[in-house]
Amino acid sequence: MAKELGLGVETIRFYEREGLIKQPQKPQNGYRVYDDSITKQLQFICKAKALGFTLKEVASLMSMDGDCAKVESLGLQKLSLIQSKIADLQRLEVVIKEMTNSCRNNNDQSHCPIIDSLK
Amino acid sequence: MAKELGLGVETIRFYEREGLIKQPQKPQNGYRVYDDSITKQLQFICKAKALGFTLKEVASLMSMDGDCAKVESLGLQKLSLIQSKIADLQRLEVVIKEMTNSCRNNNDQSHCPIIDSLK
DNA sequence: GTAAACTCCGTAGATAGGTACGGAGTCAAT
DNA sequence: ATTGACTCCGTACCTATCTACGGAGTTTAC
Repeated sequence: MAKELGLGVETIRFYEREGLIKQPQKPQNGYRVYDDSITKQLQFICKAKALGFTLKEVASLMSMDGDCAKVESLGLQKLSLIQSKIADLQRLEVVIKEMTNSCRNNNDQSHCPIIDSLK
Repeated sequence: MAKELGLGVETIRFYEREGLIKQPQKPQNGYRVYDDSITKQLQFICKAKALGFTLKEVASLMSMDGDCAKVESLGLQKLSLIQSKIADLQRLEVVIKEMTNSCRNNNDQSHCPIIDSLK
């Protein structure tokens, strides 16, 4: 089951402890047996995680099933977070590009404009 | 000193423990006294951190003083990391935008296209 | 029938970057 | 001289998301 989803066994146990999925029924030998509904929950978690939702948010999403407005608002919130992260990183990109450029044009290898600009 | 830089006292002690700055001289009373060189190191750390370097990388940068080529290569590495993060986030942005749009156009509030698409 | 490979459980450790606590000493002001 | 605010130190704790360990039971393959 773990392999099927590309997760470690420990990871699934962890999700279980965190209440993201319910403990599956365990027959006489004590081993977990996963039914379809848990498999689907795990797939849901994987997909939501890939979209950048935290595990807590995933739990929220799962509990919001049936309230589209709430889900939308969480989505919009995540969207604006993503957009501001993008903006931050783009600003950073410019600065670092400039700095490495000034390194490239530097003749004196023993004296670095990046280090200088940080001082 | 901490306030001057917008850092907590504990944070500075933490940097000291991590070897980012050297322990300042302590006179008879045991209190740290920060000279100019440590102040500058701390400013260096703050600026580098703001550019997205990790503390380990900051330590590297400080030890690379005098080798511009190495610094440049660390900068380029950071640059490509930033660029790939931007690309990832932009892909995510598109997906989440689509999802929230489909929510907005959804009439049945009790049935959410986002949840559906994650299932 | 036995050895390898798997699962169980609870707990501890890793990562990064701090933050908080508690008891003791110290400094500045009144 | 006492109060309040500050520092010292070591250690533990925090967030988030796992990952690893150890000892025991189980299942499977030969």
